Amino acid sequence: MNRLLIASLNRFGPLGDADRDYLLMCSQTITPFEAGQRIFGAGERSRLRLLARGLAVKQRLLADGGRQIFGIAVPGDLIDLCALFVGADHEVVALGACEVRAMSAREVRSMVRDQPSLLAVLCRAVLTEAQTQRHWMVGLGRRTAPARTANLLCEIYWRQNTLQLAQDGRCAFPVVQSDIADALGLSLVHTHRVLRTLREEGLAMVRHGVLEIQDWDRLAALGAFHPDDLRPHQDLADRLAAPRSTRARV
Amino acid sequence: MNRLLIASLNRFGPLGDADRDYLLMCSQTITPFEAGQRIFGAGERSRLRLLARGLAVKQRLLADGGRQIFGIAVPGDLIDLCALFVGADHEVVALGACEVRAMSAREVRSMVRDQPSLLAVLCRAVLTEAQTQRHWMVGLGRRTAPARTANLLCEIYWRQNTLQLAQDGRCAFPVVQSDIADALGLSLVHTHRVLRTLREEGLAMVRHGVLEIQDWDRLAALGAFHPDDLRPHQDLADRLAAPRSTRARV
DNA sequence: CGACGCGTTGAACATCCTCAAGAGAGGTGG
DNA sequence: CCACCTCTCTTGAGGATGTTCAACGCGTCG
Repeated sequence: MNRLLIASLNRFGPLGDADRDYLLMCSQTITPFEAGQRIFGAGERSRLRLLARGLAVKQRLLADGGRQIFGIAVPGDLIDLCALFVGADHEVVALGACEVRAMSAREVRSMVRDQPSLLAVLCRAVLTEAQTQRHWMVGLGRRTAPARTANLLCEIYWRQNTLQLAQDGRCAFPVVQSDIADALGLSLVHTHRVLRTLREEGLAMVRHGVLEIQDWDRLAALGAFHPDDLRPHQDLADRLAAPRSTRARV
Repeated sequence: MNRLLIASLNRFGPLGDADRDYLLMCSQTITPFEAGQRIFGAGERSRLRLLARGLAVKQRLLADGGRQIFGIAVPGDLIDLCALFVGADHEVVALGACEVRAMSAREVRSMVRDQPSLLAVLCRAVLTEAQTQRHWMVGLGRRTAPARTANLLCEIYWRQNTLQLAQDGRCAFPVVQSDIADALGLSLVHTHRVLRTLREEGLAMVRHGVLEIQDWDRLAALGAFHPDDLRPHQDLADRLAAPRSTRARV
């Protein structure tokens, strides 16, 4: 069942029939991971791993014992694009229980070499990842802790809501507070205090691995959240053809 | 003279003769820019702009009047890769006097569509850019102001030194202090104080658009600078075939 | 039971920001 | 030539923001 991969790639630009046929012929292994397990490590080569279920973090461990999280993957995300041509420069770890589908490294190499239109789609996916990273850089560099936190919660909710993975203002977010801290560049204690404030103010809460949005409008305003910042890298024509609402239903 | 473009792309993986021939047939316009001029703005399409001379910043202006700088381009860098398939999400501004060489947007589209091996090289370039951004994210999220500053100065010097653009511990760095502040996510005043400290400690100084490194070892230690973090995205085989020293000569 | 992970809180402190103001260099116009 | 800008660098003072250290409660698990 490579249909999920096809649907995922299709977000970055419509695939042709030949591309779909090619993808359907590729192998697909399905691997489950438990919370905290490493899905792949630095240095590994791409197998076009697709997160089919669950959430995962892209992160790097630092020499001083610290950690920086570069992004959070939701179902449908390709998580090892950074390893397309060379070994990955960071690792990906499962947040909750995950399912990852992957092809073989050999097949990826063949695809990249022989299927230009698929290579172009992968290139768009990489560009999208780079764009999302720039979005995070703005948060790390230029926003206060409450704004950063609110923005992250909005991003998590928004992306899962797009995939019909949110209901009644709730979605999965199986993290501990130190995960949020390492994503936002904050200390654990301060992250806790910011989260408590958001909870007390009735904006949102994270508990038992569930994110619950209580006041989307105020949360999005606090975090200066604009969903356009993380839309896939599509042609302008595609965007105009498929307009979307700018506000999540909570 | 597309040789500079050929040399630039060649860093990401050896080009074949056909690729070189193709690039030599592409048009090449040469445009000078003065300090502060915008080289291209958000929304523009890629023309495979190559910074041939001078330095430039990739940046985004924020709604609150702030600014975040995502990276600094040195000669040989492709500066509009983010606009390969869709409009750019940020702008690039000349720091000092610059020279930019570019082909036409039409030619870029043709190249991306019809020259798979060149597309692969561009994809590697995009991956390199994403990797550098992650490196900056670590700085923004997990390093103190002095470490961030020292790391930036090391990066600027190292990259120009690689290109033989540094001499006697000096290289061009035509910025004002607020540029450094917006790159590091610091306030102008605090940036000034950090720079003063680095100067007083005899590590490095920035004056009149020139960066002067006085004690590379201590500066690199303070900034936890590792040149591997910003090496182009090459195959492991290439790396092993061309080992390099890990320390700049100052 | 004890160990461990996680959330929680308080207190003291370091870092960094904002505001305000002045110095110096360079440009422009009278 | 001087007055008057503007831009940048510079410094001080006060305060907001975020960190570190230390501790405790709670639930889970061996």
